[in-house]
Amino acid sequence: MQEKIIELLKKYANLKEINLEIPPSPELGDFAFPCFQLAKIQKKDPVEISLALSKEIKLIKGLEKIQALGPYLNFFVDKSMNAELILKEILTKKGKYGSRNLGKNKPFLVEHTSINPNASPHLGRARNAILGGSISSLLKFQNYKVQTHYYVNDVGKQIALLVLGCRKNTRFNQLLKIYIQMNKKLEADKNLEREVFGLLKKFEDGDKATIKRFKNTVDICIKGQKAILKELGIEYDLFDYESKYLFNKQTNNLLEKLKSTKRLFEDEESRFVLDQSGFNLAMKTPYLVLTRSDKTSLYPLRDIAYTIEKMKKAKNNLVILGEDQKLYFQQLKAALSLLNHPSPEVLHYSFVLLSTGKMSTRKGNLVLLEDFMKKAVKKAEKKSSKKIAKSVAYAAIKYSLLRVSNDKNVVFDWDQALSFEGETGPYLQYTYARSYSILRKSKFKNNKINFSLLREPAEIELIKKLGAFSEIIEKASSKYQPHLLANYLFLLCQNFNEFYHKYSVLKAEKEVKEARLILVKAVNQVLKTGLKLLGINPIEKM
RNA sequence: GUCCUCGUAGUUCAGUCUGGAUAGAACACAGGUUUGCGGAACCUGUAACCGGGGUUCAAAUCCUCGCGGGGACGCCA
Repeated sequence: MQEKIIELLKKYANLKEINLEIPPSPELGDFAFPCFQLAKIQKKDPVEISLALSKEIKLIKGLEKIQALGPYLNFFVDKSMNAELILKEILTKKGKYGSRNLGKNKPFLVEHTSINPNASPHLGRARNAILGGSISSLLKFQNYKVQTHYYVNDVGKQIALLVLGCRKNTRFNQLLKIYIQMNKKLEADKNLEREVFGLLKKFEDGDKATIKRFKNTVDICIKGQKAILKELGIEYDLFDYESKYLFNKQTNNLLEKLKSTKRLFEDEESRFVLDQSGFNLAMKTPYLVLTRSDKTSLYPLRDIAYTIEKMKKAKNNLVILGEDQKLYFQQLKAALSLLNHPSPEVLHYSFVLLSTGKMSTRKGNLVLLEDFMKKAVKKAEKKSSKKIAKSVAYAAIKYSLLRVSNDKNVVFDWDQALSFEGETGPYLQYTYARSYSILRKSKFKNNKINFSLLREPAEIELIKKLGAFSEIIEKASSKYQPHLLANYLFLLCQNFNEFYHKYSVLKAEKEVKEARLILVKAVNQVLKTGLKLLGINPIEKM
């Protein structure tokens, strides 16, 4: 209908671009056209223009009324036709309703999470994984062939340090403590630093025993991280190991290629450095250091090699990184462009802050994802069965991180995060369960539905909301912003609960009951699809 | 110091990209919903655009200067 109105306006108003708005309240109609632009062009009062247009434009099928109100031209659509169109579409497309097939089966590579293999993930990292999980689902829903990658940083000083602190039988839950201890020691003891680099050099030179030690530690860590994230329903198609690019000599090849850009030079301390001036990088000197003095590689060099390979796998390529990587990513991009390679798209997210201040591993001021999960499950178990408790708890966790726009800090507060009331994941699940419960108690027959019986304001609002689903999904998936979907679903639930309290479905008069059942079914379907896209389990009883 | 980013009720967030009609919620607070399809719900109320300047018929939204939070700025990754 929206498209039809735009066509109509283009004809009458003689404009190429029509900016159709949705009025602030339903009494003002379903769509509105502000006449200010026209007023400027025609040099007339916008109020007059809107009045003139309201008389001039002839109604088309599906359009009930056109009304001028001040400088706005308001369009009222035929409610029952609208209801029929939207509800029928939902019930025929079912789980596919909302997808606009943006992907057309093209490949899409999403790299996310990529936590350093040094300890159990804290909430900041969880934000990456949860965002990544939802975005991947959204892209799949749009028919992209999505492949998720996890980049394992199994090379470098921090890993070497951890390896030194680990034994063969070290367990995953000891890693954090070890990591913190080793970092403290490092500050005090200069000899340890030498030892760390010595170990790293042995690793890079391919010493078999050392490689085995590294692998042992990294495996413990990745296994642990994987398990936690899997528990949350987040899984990966591929784990890419950074060390691969070291051992297959790609870093060496890369250095050779970079030499041809004439921007690679050896500095006074005999490190290889890439001159990136001209890329408008906000740093004192726009250099990217690629190796240490002993010519062992640094992270950026390996990352360039990895990214080049990654880009070959799919044209559509996204990486999710913390905001601390903003400048670094620009540097990576610059390096790639010097080599005439494309770069992935990037989504940066801001960090999770604690109400007591910043998260700091060393100060112990941090919340581990697994602790959060345990506490949430414990709380949920008080109200529901064990099986459901997990779903509810994880819904709360995911929603609390997904509801906030990615460029804002999430402020974490235990009370708020463990709340299952109000704007929370469990509220969404509860609403879904409620709608399901109505459907369970009724039988569907293939009767002819009289859609004009859905005429209460709450019903009309609900239908309108359902009709907006595809647009929300398109925005959320193309801008990589699941919070749009999260907020939408909450509003949809509010609408539904309002309807639920005001009107009875099962006890309504036969024809009304049938029409309302269709509405409930449609809400149930959209909620189910939407919740899954957020990575939240729709549960039928709770 | 330089650059990026955010600033909306007591608190936590939508809305900012693409400027339009009375800025929308949640939590907290105060009050209410007895025989109804699930009260993890619903209804009513109090309460907000960080400050100055600018652009515009119109600014929470765009520009600019402050102030405040977060992030970054050469052998960490």
